[in-house]
Amino acid sequence: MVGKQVSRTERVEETRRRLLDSANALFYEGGIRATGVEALAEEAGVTKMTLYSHFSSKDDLVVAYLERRDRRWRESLERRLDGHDDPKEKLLSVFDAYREWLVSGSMRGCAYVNCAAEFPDREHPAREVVRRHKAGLRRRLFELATEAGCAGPEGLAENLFLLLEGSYVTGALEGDGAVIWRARAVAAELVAASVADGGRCGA
Amino acid sequence: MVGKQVSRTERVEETRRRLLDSANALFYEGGIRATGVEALAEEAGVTKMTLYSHFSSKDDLVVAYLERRDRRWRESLERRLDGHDDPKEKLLSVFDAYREWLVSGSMRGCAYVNCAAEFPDREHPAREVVRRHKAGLRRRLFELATEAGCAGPEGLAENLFLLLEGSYVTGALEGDGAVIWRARAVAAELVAASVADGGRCGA
DNA sequence: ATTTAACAATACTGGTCGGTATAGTCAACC
DNA sequence: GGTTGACTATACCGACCAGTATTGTTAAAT
Repeated sequence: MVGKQVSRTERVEETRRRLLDSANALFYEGGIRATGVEALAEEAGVTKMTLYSHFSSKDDLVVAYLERRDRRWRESLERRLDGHDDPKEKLLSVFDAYREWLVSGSMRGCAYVNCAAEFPDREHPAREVVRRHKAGLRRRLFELATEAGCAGPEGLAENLFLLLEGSYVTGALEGDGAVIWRARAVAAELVAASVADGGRCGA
Repeated sequence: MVGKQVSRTERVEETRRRLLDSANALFYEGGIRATGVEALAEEAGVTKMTLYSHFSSKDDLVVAYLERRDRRWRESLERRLDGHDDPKEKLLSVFDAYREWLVSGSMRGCAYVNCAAEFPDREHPAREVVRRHKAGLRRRLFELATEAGCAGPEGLAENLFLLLEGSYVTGALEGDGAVIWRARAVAAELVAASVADGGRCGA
C-alpha cells in the first residue's frame, strides 16, 4: 500500500510527457490553431502555468509536438522494416506502415502537411520540422531503394515519395486508408521496372 | 467625363465579386482561420456590414470562395485541354495545368487540402465542397483516360490522381513546382503501359 | 421629386486567445 | 527539518474574433 517514491526529475518528465501526449492528441485531431493552450493543459491534467514552465510558448510546444511525432513515426517505421528480410519487400512495406499509421489514428492525415496548411509562413519554426520530416522520409526511401538494388534509386525514391504523399492525403480526405494499397501496387510496378530495365521508369 | 451609368444589380455583383476576390487572396495565402472578416472587408474596400449583407456568415463566404475557386480551376483546366488534340496528351496535360496553377499563385498548395487541415470536422459545409472538387477531378481523369483508349481507365485515373495529389502537395511544401514534371513523367509511363499491355499497371 | 436600397462609419457585444502575475500547497531533497 | 521547486488556483492583461445595432449618405429606380 506504500506509494512508490517518485523523484523530482521523474515527476517533471512525466508532466512533460503528458503535455506532449495532449499536444499530440489535440493538435493532430483538432488542428493547431484551433486548439488553445488552456484546453491542452486541461487535457494533460495540469494548469496553464505548468505548461508555460515546460514550454516557453505555444509555438515551442508545437515544435516539440512535431519533433516527437516524427521520432515516433521513424521508430514505428523501423520496427516494421525489421520484420522483413527481402529489401524489395522492405521498400514496399513503407506503404503498409503509412497505411497503418493513418488508420490507427484519427485519420486526420499528415500532421506536417496540415501544419503547413495552418502556418503559411515558411520561416515559422514548425515549418523547419516539416522539412526535416519529409527529407528524412525521402532519405530512407533512397537508402531502401539502393539496398534493393534498384537502378536510379534517387528517382525511384522520389516517385515512391510522391505516391505516398498522394495516397496519404487522399486517404485522410476520404477517411479510408485503402487507397494506400493502390499506391503500393503502383509502387511495386515501379520497383519491378527499376530492377528490370535499369531504371528507365521515371528516373 | 461623364461617369458611366451603373445599375444597382451591377453594383451589387461588383461588390460581391470584390469580396470573393479578397477571400480568394487572403483565405488562400494566409489560411482561412487566420483571416478575419474585418481584414477581408478592408481588402475588398467595403465595411464588415456590407460583407454580412452579401454572406450570412464567414462559413458561408468560405463555401462561396471554395466553390468559385473550383469553378475557375475547371475552366482553366478545360482551356488547357482544348489546346491539345491527342487524347493521351490531353490526359498528361492535366499535370501541366496543375503545375502552372501552383506556380502562378502563391504556392500555398491545394486550397481543399488546406481547408481539410483547417476544418477537421468532416460535416463542415466547406468539406462538402472539398469532396466535390476531388470527385470532379477524378471524374475528369477517368473521362480522359477513357477517351485515350486506356485499358482499365478507372484504375489508371486513380493512379494519376494520386500522383497529382502527391506532387501538388510536395511542390507546395517546397515552393517548387518542378516535382509535378516528375509526376507527369511517371504518369506517362503508366499511361503507356495501360495502352500497351491491357491495363496491367496497377489496375 | 420622392422612394428605396446598397452602402459607409462607428460603436458595441460576448467570447476566446496567448501569455503573465501572485499567492499558496506539498513532497522530494539535502 | 528546513529548503527548494514543481505544481495548483485564480485572476488578470491586451488583443483579436465573429457578428450585430444604429445612424447616416448617396445614387439608382420609380
